Amino acid sequence: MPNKVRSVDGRVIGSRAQATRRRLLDATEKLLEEQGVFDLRVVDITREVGTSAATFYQYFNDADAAILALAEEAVDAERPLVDHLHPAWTPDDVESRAQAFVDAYMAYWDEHAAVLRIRNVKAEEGDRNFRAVRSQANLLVIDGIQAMIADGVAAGRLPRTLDPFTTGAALVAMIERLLGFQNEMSKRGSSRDSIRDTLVTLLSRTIVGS
Amino acid sequence: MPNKVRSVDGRVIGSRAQATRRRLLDATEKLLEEQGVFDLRVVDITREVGTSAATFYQYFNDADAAILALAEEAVDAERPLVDHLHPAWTPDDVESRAQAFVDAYMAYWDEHAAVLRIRNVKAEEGDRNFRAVRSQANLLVIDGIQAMIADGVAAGRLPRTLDPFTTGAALVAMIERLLGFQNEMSKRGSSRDSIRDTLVTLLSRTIVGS
DNA sequence: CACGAATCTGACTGGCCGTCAGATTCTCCG
DNA sequence: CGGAGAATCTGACGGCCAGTCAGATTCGTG
Repeated sequence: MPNKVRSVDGRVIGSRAQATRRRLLDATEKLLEEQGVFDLRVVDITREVGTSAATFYQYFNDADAAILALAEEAVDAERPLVDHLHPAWTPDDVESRAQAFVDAYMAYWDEHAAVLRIRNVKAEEGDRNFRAVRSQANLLVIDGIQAMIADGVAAGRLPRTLDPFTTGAALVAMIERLLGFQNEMSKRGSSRDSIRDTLVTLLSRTIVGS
Repeated sequence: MPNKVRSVDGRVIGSRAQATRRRLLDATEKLLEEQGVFDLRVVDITREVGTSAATFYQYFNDADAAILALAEEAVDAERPLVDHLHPAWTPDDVESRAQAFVDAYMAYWDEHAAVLRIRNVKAEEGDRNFRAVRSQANLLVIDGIQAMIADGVAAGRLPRTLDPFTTGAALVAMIERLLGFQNEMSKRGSSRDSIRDTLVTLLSRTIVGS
């Protein structure tokens, strides 16, 4: 099912090599979490794994390529989130459904924050590959929300000025970005729960109309 | 009024030096816009200005320090935005007021996108200084919105589950992040105008209640 | 166990960072 | 106008990391 994993020179790689590649990816993610992108050194990654830099370059053209691979893996992890989204949300159960979705999203973000953050900057700075992965990931969720908004607009519950696609993007943007604010906000008395509740309320109100 | 500008060794600097420092900052911003953070080299900055790397290090400890200085300048540019925000928005004029605010915000973001983007990543990766500037900037706007929300909650127009501060943060997050999506979204038929209108609608509905 | 294929690595070149001692330019007094 | 001293700039260097390549090591298989 998955395209065979290949080394830089295009060769399909065996199991020993796969394991090495995997360890390099894991080390990359670990270092990204611990120190951020700006201090990421290929030498550090290989030191972590106990191998040489030359080995790294056998599997990735550069550090970016490894990060991109991680970002691609993160897309798969995002897929289950979409199951929460479908036009069947009703005024009666919005709150609980929205809550389930927000919780799942927060968990997903917690899990992959480091990689997702970098994916987003690289995308915004114009890197084609990172743009592609980001679009792919975001569209999964945006499309789900879009359908619900379109439904609400068609039913007259929501104003026509609410463009479904853009609104979907706006909500995703809000959730994504707000999670990045968490640490700073807690200093101002905005707990994680309050963030959760606020997101749920805003989402509910926007999707089913209030 | 402004703290005297100083060189790295703490000396207050004269006008020739000030001019040099300014040129270094301008070059830094230009390169950030053209190539992004990851390709920013101190050597390139100084080449751009036609001076030597050693000169750069007389005014900044490293490239980050220059970016931080730019981020601090951007805070001042954000200040006027706050004038748009005050509890006097009424159901009659929300739309137009929200629109004026969103337009101003979009213009501000267009102007400083490169620097703001980097400020945000560095803040999220835990850099104390960048966190401080970002908080400072965001709180300006968040506080403005917070007051309006609190007003709405007190008047019973808005549900109590809407925490004013967190909601303010959520709205700012949404606006900020969505602007970063612009390029990609346009491929899916979401024009700049549609983004503008959607933001205005969401903002209006959230702030005055619908 | 031997041999070809797969995988790994030592060693090297080139480039950028950050520093420091000394060169250059400015200021201002006599 | 001349020159001393302060302010500002820079050439040159050591150290570290990116990325490459030829050759060493390990694996799988008959």
